[in-house]
Amino acid sequence: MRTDSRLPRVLHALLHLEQAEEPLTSEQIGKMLNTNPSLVRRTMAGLREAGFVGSTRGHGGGWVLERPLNEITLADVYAALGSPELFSLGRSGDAPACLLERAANRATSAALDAARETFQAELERVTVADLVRPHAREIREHQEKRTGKVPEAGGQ
Amino acid sequence: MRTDSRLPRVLHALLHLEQAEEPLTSEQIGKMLNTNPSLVRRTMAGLREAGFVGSTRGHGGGWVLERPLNEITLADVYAALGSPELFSLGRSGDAPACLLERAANRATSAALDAARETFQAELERVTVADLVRPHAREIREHQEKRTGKVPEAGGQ
DNA sequence: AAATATTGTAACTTTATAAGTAACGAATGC
DNA sequence: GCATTCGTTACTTATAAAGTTACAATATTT
Repeated sequence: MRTDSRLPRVLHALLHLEQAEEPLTSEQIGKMLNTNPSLVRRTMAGLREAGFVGSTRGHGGGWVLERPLNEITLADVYAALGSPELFSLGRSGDAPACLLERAANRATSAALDAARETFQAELERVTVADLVRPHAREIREHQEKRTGKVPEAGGQ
Repeated sequence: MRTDSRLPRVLHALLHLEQAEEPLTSEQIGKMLNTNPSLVRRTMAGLREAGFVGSTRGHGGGWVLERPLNEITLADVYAALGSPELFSLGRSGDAPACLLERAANRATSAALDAARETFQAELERVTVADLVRPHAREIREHQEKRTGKVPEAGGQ
């Protein structure tokens, strides 16, 4: 299939929404993402259900941010998209009878699971707001290291 | 596309090859992997080029191991397959003009790169022989921790 | 030498899934 | 009423691995 580019795309869209004064239509967002309005509506639907954005119909309608970007982690966005399959690699079968096949699957899964955890942890460490404030992440992590806790969202 | 199952499949095949007294034909391996001989030949070709297995034609021919499994890491096998694409996720474009899109891509790539490193490290830590000797890996790692170095392959 | 077994390789079809596209009803604002 | 915009469904396209078919090349057996 085509490479799944939904995550970077909606991140891109969120960053534009933050800068917008008025609702952006699917048409406008589609131009920013080099795609068409229908796909934008489909892809943004999950973010709406998660409460990160809102949409209104009719004249003057479109998409708006419902929550500040520093309250939304990349992990939140990924989850809102339905946590799409990360890997193009997989095991050979679900519950094979052959012990050797099971051993091969186990090893493959172990490596993939470890990679998935790293991916997830990386997504959790970063808010969408961090993407356009390159120094903000380091500052926040330094804070966490000192206090030993994750600061409340919204504080900056 | 279909999920890429080449890695677990060739691992499975290698484990069977180790147990075999005589060359295994693509036909036989195909039955073990629930696939057909032609696909086996195609998939094993990389392992042959890497010198991990050998193949001979004609009556009595087939596939044999050329190196002991404790000298072959999962990373070696993955590389011999041509290091197939790990992720079904990707960025939205290669070098977009929009700064926000670049930021979105950068963040996506960072998480993927971190995950890929974890995956690669995990593959490097494990030899194919480890798959069927569940305790061997822990023993070897303990050894590495004590001596601070990776033991020569072949020593067990 | 002929028959048989087996790999090597090329060409083609199938499958799965996101992207892309088109269409239209529903809701909203002018 | 009319134009705008989303919500949703249905359909087509693109991509890459799996799966399949076919056959030349090579090796063994008789």
